[in-house]
Amino acid sequence: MEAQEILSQLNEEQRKAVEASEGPVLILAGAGSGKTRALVHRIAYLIDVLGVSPGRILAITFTNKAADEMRSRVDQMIGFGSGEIWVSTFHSLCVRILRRYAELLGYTRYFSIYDSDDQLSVMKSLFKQKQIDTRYMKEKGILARISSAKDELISPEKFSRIHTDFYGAKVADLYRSYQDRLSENNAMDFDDLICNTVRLFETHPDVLGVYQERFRYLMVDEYQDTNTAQFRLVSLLAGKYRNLCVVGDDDQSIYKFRGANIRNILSFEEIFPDAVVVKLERNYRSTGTILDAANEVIHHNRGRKDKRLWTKNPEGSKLRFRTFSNGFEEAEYICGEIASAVRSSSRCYRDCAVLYRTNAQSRLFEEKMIMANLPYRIVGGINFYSRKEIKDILAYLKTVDNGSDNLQVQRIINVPKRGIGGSTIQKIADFADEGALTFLEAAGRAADIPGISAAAAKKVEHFTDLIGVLRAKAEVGSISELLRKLLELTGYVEELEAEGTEEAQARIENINELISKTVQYEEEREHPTLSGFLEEVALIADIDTVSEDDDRVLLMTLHSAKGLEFPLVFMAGMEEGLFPSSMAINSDDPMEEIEEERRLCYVGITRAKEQLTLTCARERMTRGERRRSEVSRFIREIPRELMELEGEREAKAGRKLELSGWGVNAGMRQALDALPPEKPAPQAALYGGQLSARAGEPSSPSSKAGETGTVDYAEGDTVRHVKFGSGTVLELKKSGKDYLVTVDFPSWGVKKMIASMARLAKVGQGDGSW
DNA sequence: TATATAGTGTTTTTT
DNA sequence: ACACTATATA
Repeated sequence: MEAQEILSQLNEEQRKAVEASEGPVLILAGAGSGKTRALVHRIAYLIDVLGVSPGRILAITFTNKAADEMRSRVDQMIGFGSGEIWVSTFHSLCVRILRRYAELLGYTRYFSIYDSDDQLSVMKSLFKQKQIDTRYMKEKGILARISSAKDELISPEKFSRIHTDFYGAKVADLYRSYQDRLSENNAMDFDDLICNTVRLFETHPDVLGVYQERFRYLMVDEYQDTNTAQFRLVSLLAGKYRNLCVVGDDDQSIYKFRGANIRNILSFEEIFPDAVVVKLERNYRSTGTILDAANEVIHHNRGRKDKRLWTKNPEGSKLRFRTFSNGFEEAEYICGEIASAVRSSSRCYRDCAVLYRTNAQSRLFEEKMIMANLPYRIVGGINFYSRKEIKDILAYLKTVDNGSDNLQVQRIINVPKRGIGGSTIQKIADFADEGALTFLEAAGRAADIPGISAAAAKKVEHFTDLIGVLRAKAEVGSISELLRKLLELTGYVEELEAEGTEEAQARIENINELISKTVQYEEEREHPTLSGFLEEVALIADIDTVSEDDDRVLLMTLHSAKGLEFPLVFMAGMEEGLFPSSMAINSDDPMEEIEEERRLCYVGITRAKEQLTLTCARERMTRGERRRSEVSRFIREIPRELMELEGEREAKAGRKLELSGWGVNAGMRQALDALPPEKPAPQAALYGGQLSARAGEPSSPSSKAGETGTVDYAEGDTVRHVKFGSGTVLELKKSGKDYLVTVDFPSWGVKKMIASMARLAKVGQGDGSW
């Protein structure tokens, strides 16, 4: 592609960003300003115009999803060689480097990657070993301290030098022991991946040199969210040729809690005085109104780089703000709005996103989405890979791959139950410590361990034999074959089948899903390895698996929404104490933390392309108690004239206001009243969403409410619901064109639902005697 | 050793 | 509200 052709597709500022190919470049890219476009064109320009070999380019993104998108867009532009470009996240980049040079740091190439559950297990066992009273310190608290130390590249030794007080010394000691334990297990946690790569480069200049030569051109996206360790890594890599282009927006810095250092972006020009600075301030995403609101809110922050987004997009409709008496009604309203948007206009479910501050809020929405039969997907929260059954199976695979990983071996030695108890496990662990063996090696010699009965030793031997067989299988077979063998020999699935519960069935489906993931991995990789698969599993974020061609409403936290956009956005829970969180309000430095919350609010607002709805609940159940709260200060920071408040639209249309704000849910009733005849809704989730909420499957409506204004069941009948199973209809009440059905589900309690949305199937006639 | 039950304690955000 | 932990008991 010609230079002219590449540049002609860009605005003046974007063009500057593309043409400044050499030396340090800082691109301050406001929300929706086409920064990915600029980056993609920059890469195309480097390759096609300047003749840079694709393999010399490294682009670091925040998520795998962003990396995939960037790669495919470059592919579309230049049509070749994009596979050679390194586009990855910090973590996957580091793993790739570390696998090659792990030996230099005292690990093997099969090192495990520990997630937060694994970290917690290690810390718990250290607490036990050191007999630490959890009233004085908490495992998670210590892990947080260690994590922030690593973000700042502070080693255990340095930590103990800095913190000489009693508590600090205690943390330092735990930090040291924690690192030792991880080394023994040939394991690294997420933070280690970055730190160890920095350590590798700093202690092995020759290795650093290899990568400096290799990556002549570096680009870092979401630069405002890099921490000190990541900054150091980037500085080292760019140290020789200095072709470093960073893209970010200080207003979207929302990961301070994870060590993000906003100074990295604010002082880029001081560190690189010759930096070319480009500001992208034209927004291509949102309506004028949405942008005005965003600008006003963020303007309340101090100490930011001066900028103001503008757009040529139409003004669009006003923001909507609604309050409800509780979280249920809030969720009902949002579901109703989404249902009516999909039915009455040409919206798809995937045009809509519900954003909230905390994962806990997703529950309410999930329930209402199921009842309303809306296809949805919850991003984040309870991760697929953190489910018990998945963690168990993965622990087997990790044991096969890395026998030094004592944590995993101990997890599965008695799963499924083999009659090996805690005391036997402890004796093996002690024996391992004494003889400097791994736990698995010690288990292999169970018969020699004093205190272990012959019967117990026999059981342990069965386990170690099993691992041996699986190891042999791993040598010759594929990952999916290994997995099937594993399931066959352990009888894991059989045990679940024997349980016969719905829950066990869901677990089996999850395991099947895991099998397909291994198959999928093997198909898409040229050289699939067990380590590679396990690493992918560890580093894949939930958001990475969100697909564009999947027609569902997306539910996620504001943090997860960064980098995404939707025509219709709902921001729920706009309440003081929730957003901004009470943590921020009551912190030592409320000013600083509330500014971070405000940036989060800014991120949320700027996700919306056409319509933004903000909602709040006056009362909410949190941790088992009812709490009332005031409307969020962020609402008050949005100019009144940009918002349409409760009842205003109805007033204009000459409607009655009697329902506004109170009542069951005025919004939903309105939406329902305005609905055209129902169009068939896709099948809703079966087992709590994530995996099984499938859209687009042919629906088999068994009740035909709405269209005909009738339902084929009556009070007393038994009906079936997709999630709640069967229940008895207690009450059937006409409400407008629809019916309000009250059903008693034995295991879920009494639920009220809208007939046209709940799609209840009649399964039995009532005998009239209930 | 395995299971049932009472008691305990919950940082909001995540690679 | 909920999950996890320690304890008692079979």
